[in-house]
Amino acid sequence: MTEFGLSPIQATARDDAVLKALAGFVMREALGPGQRLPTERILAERLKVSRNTVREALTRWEGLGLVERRQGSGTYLKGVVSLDMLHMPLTLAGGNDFTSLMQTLEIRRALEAEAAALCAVRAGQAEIAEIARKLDVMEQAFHTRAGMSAEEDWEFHQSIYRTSGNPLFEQIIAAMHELFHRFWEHPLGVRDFGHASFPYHRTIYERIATHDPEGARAEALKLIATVEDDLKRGAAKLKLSGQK
Amino acid sequence: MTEFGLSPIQATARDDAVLKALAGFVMREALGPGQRLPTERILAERLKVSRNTVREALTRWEGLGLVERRQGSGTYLKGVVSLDMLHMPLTLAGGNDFTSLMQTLEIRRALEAEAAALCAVRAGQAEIAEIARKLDVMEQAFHTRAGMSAEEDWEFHQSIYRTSGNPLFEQIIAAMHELFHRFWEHPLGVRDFGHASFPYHRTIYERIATHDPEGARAEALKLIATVEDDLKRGAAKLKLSGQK
DNA sequence: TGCAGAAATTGGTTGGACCATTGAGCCATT
DNA sequence: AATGGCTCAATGGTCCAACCAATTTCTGCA
Repeated sequence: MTEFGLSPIQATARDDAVLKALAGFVMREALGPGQRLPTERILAERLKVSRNTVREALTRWEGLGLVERRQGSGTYLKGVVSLDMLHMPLTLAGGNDFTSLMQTLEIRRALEAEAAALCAVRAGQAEIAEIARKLDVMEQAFHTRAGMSAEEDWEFHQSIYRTSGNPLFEQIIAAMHELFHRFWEHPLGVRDFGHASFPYHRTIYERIATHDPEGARAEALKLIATVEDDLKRGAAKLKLSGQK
Repeated sequence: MTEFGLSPIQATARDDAVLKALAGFVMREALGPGQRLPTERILAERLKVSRNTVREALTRWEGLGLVERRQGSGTYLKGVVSLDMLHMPLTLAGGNDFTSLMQTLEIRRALEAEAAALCAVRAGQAEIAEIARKLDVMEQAFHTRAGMSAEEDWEFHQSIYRTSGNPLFEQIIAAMHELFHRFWEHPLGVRDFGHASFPYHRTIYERIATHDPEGARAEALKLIATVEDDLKRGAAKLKLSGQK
């Protein structure tokens, strides 16, 4: 085991200090996602702090999604950590009814359109190629698996958010996605949910590839509209069949 | 001390289970913000779990801002807790620079416009009157205190988000607001920050009052644009003056 | 009655122990 | 030599018992 560049910390505000020290360590060693941190026991020893304190600190990071712990293996970085990073916990009340689902879509409508527009402005050659790749994979999956391409669909969208240059889009829309899918198996019994949105993926891509922000925005809005329609249709069907 | 309605939990996934049990307890007892939770020792005893495990669970909640611990006093609820809540830590990398501020504004631009449009559609007489009241208070404060009306300004906007009929708008934009202001005392040294946005508050209100969603959206976009301009001007000034 | 000091309460930290999972190395069988 | 199973050390997860530090509550004296 190598010598870790860690020195003891002083009293009070232990776990916070532990995080600062750790963040500094991660930066100095230029550790990135996937790499392993020193073990809890080593951290405790080097920082002259009890292992419990180290654990509380790491628990915080785990809660922020910065770190992943694997019993028997170690603690691994999941994201980029830096001292001046800002964390803002967002708590959303989620219901599982039709109204809540529509509400997540209203947020997505706003963000998706903006992200697509920004993406069209900012995408370089490499980014456009990446989006095209994701689109191909999705269309492939859609055709071979008769429309079951939720996973690939989502990855396509994510590549757009990422290319928008603003990480908040991906984070917030991911939260909406999570809220939406938490109650969604075959949403409201509509089997071919999402089919109608399929063609718009390519049109969005085309507008982005030609750096047409308003066009991309318009296509994104159409896509969300089809999902909203599906949802409404499902709700109406449910109402007819007498289910709650 | 009263009998808490808590029963022991079973093995593995302890701290997660603790949080679930606690969330259930909070809901059953209808505890709200400001109220005190059982002490760690009592929780540990009732849940048949070590105090360390309870602490790790509470550390998670603390990280999410759901709970506040006060040494010697107790652990208090800071927000509303419910079982089906989604907790999403937003991470803004890069720190206190111009880019981060602009990123929060990009989100606000998307959401603010949509919220204003929805508000124009859905606002009833009572809601419109409430927004008018907030607008009056803000304008009053603006004139008497020479532009220092941040608080009243924010309340005006909040009344719009609320009237949009979708609570997610208020929650997410509040998070952006918080992120924005964490960097911001007199943002980038621009003293009259926000002055330019003043007239658009009234124009937004007018579009809402006349149920003109696209007009409201357009005015909201103009408002955000002035803030972005202020920010850019501040950044340019800073660059000139040689500060980092 | 009022207030200062003592005592109890409560979160924060420590150290040490043991459990459960993982992963690497070792060995026997094939 | 390759494969499969075994052992064992490393690592995170949990537990316990004690003590520290801040806060609150109680007590008793003035």
